[in-house]
Amino acid sequence: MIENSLVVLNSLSGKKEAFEPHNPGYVGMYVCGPTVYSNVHLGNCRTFISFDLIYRYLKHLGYKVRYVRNITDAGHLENDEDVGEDRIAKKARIEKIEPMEVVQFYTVDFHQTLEKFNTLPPGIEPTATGHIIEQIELIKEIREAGFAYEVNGSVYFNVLKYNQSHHYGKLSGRNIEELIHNTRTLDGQSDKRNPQDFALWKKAEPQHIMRWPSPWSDGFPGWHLECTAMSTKYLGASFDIHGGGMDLKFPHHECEIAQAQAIHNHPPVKYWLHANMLTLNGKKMAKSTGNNILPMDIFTGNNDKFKKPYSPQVIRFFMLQAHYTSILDISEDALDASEKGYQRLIEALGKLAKVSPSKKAGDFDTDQWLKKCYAAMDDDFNSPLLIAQLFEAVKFINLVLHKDHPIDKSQWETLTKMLSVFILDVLGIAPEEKSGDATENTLNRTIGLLIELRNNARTNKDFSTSDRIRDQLLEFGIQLKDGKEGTQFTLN
RNA sequence: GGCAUCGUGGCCGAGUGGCUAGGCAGAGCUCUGCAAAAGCUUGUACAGCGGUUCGAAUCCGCUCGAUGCCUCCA
Repeated sequence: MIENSLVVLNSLSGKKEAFEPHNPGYVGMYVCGPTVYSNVHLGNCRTFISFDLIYRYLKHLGYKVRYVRNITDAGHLENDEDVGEDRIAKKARIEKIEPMEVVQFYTVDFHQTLEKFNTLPPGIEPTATGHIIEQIELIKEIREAGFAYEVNGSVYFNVLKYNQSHHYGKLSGRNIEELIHNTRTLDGQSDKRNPQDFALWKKAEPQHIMRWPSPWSDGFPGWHLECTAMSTKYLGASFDIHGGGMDLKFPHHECEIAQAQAIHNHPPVKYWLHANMLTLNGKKMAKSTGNNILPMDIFTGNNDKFKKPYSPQVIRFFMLQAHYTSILDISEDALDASEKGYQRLIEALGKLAKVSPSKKAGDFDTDQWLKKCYAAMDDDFNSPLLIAQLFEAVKFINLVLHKDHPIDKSQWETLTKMLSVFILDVLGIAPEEKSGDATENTLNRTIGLLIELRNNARTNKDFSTSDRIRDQLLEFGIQLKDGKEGTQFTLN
């Protein structure tokens, strides 16, 4: 049994609730993963970084966490359930490649990007196409329960019927009358009995490549179904945490609840957690308006939004400086501030190692500090509050180092251990690894400066200085070569 | 238009009835050959208008604005 006072904001109730998993010591967590039809975008990354923080903290508390995050590689339609094209199939058509090539390409991109952000991989990362059989079985069960109907080889979930015995909309705070009132009429002829109904299985049009056999038709599963199929398979009919972006609340998560409830007659999830949106320069990110940026383009600086590149660690730190349930706006000023703060924090880690403890205790209550750190994270994973606490420790370390404030062994040991635990393990912020390019660039500029100083010395006939620069550099393995084009150097 | 969430000082961002959040930027000082780093001091903010209360950034109402969903998006 794990002792803690963790509370989480449950979207289902809109309130903070004490976190008590079904099985003491064990947590089942499902997070909606990406649809791999294009490069993962930055807002998407924020969601996964948020749940990475949650995953890391639960593990830190000692829970054995089974973390499942899916890859949507089929069934996610572009527009309305009935008339839209499958996103992956569309991309494949445009690029003139196989759908599974699209899937493979963007799955790799997704993994590479998240790895740069230092997110831990989930324990299980299932794909929709790998669970067609499970989804077909699920549809059968929903039909047997009487909540689905078949029309022309497609199967739809009967929302109106479901709503007679359950509340469709309880997660997103809607009611069916509102939904009916606000649903726009479909232009195309639909097989649905009601516009609110959603597809469980869609019959494939002749040109549709992504298709599987089923009792109803050659076709493909509905988007909402895959999450129910995979979460049920790996976490059971009743699990602890379901996460995703705020925008998935409706209809996606609402439909998941309906599907599972229809079969099992109990809610599938105890705690629904939703990560909030990321905006860019105060506006929502959208490819259509150009107010959009790819993670890789931030890392390289190859973009028209920011003047300079920012590292994945700085972006991660920036995101963790806001609470995951708040809207966060990314801008150059904000990133510059985070970059400096990040450096101050990381440098403190290294500084502490150089400090030697004295017998006298310094004016810093480590026990109290530790309590505040845990209190911050226990309050719905309040990483900005934790970071504020970490800076209190940074301030103390700087006082010890520069102002000769005392620090005793116990303080030193607690800070050394726990700072590293919170920064590296819980927040998942890694010290910057300098890329080869950056190192080389720095070296070039440094030697360039020495060459300039040497040439100045030669002009002033200060040959003892110029020779010293040349000979010392040679000793370090750097040979200067004077030529018509100026001075070049080689590294031996 | 409907529903939801939110609106905090120059920028970012915690805080939910009375008590310093924190980071970045700015100003002054200490240290320093100069600078950097570090430390100290400094800002008295809570969209607007009403209301509840002894007391509100924090609760209630309205207005305005932002974002999300309702129609593809985490």
